[in-house]
Order: sequence, then C-alpha cells, then structure tokens
Amino acid sequence: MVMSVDSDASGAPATGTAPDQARVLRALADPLRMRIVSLLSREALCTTHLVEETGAKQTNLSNHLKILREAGLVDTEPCGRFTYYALRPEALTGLAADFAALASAARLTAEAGFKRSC
Amino acid sequence: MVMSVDSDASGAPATGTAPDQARVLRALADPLRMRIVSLLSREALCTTHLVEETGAKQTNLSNHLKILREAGLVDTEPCGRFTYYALRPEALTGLAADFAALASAARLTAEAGFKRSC
DNA sequence: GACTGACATCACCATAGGCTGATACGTTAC
DNA sequence: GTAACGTATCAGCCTATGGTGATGTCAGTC
Repeated sequence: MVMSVDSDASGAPATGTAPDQARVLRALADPLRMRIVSLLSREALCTTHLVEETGAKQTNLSNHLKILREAGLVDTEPCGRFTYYALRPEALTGLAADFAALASAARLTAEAGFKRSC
Repeated sequence: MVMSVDSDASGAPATGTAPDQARVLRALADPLRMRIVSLLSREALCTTHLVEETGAKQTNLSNHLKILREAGLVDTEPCGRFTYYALRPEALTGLAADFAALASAARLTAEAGFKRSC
C-alpha cells in the first residue's frame, strides 16, 4: 500500500485523506512552524510561551498557529484568556506511516531494479 | 529522541541533518512533486515518462526534478540521451523515523497532560 | 463600567516559488 | 556534418506566502 497522494495504487486509502496531506506537508515545511511543532511535542503551550521560546512576534505566531490548526496538526483549548495549543499525534502518525510505506516501496524498486524502458 | 529540527532535545542526531529537513519537506509539500515521488516509488522513470504520466510540461518537470534532486530525494542516472530518475529510500526512511518519534512524543505529552502553566 | 492582557484579524509590503516560452547543450540517428 | 530528440537552463510573469503594524475582540481585574 502506498501514499494517499495519488488516485491509482493498490487499494486502501492510507491514513489521511488525500487533499489533507499536501496541506499538512506545507504546514510542516516552514522552519518556524516545525519549531513550534517540536516544542508542542513536549508540552502544551499558549501563544505567550511560544513568543518567549521562538522570539517571533505575536501576530506572526498567530498566523503560523492558524496554519497549523487548519492543517489539523494542533488542537486549541481555551483556558481563561489563554489558549493552549497541543500537538495532535494522529496527524504525525499518519504522515510517518505514509512515508514509511513510500520508503519501503522505493527500497523494493531500487533493489529489484524496476525501470520503465524508454 | 526527538526531531533533528531543533538544537535542544535529548541527544542523538536523528536521521537527517537539520538544515536538510526543511528543504526535504518543502520539496515534498508540492502536489506535483509528491506525485512524482509516488510514481518513482514504483519504478525508475525518465522525464519523458513523467511528462506522459503527469501531463506537465517538460520545462516545468525539469524544474521540479531539480528541486527533488537538490533535496536529496531522487538520484539521476544518465542512460544515453535519457536521464533516469530514481527515488532514494534513505531520505524517506529518515523522515518517517522523525515523524514517528515526534508522534510518540506528542502522544506521551497528550496522555500525561504535560502543560506549561501560564 | 473602565482598564489591562491574551489572542485573532486585517491591510500592506516584500519575497519566494511555480509556470511558461525561448534557448542552449549533449546524445543518437541519418 | 546535419538533423532530431531528450533534457537543462534562463528570463519573465504571476500568485502564494511570510513578516509587520494597526486594530478588534473577549476574558479577567480593579
């Protein structure tokens, strides 16, 4: 079984729905957002903490957090006037599984020397 | 052990070197490039094949292939006047491992309810 | 009820990045 | 050698996206 990216391939839809994956990857492809994700993997934080940790401006962080939220990578939990952000493990496990499947397919292809002739 | 993304964290450098990862993720964050990667996971192809499969223009594909190459995701093997592109499994296994580590860290954080107080 | 703090949204600018046509380069075929 | 083909590179356009300051909104605090 392969990535959920393309329409062909062998059967069962992988972990995430197809259109999601591009969005998730684009969300993770930014260094600051990746930093945020890494920080959130250890503890839930609110924007104030992230401002301290990253040195980025509040507005900027708010934008990035919105992107992470819309990609389904983080959950928000309002707590008084604070908003806690927590990483959603499912989003990452799906990606990890997809990449692992791709990697094993690629290894098989490389070892068997599958090559379309011109 | 956590992502190779940030400088802190617990010890061993993960699979890929840090600056690489952003580039790899950016390379994968494009739908067409992801499609290419998916196609290459099953068999090595040259640009002509990819033009047929994706319907994209040759120039466009050449650009995307360059990005994938510079990200270390694909290898090129000249074959006469053709150039075969093959997916490099290592790049994917590294990513898969990193995401799996992140996911398990996130799951632990979620279950234990780690949360920095404001 | 007025104020402060946490956070989101908006409008704007600057840059990056994707797509394209034109073109250059190397290889095979004649 | 010349022509045809596969591929890479270049310059230009256009859209997407990240960063910023100003502003709005809501929840506590006095």
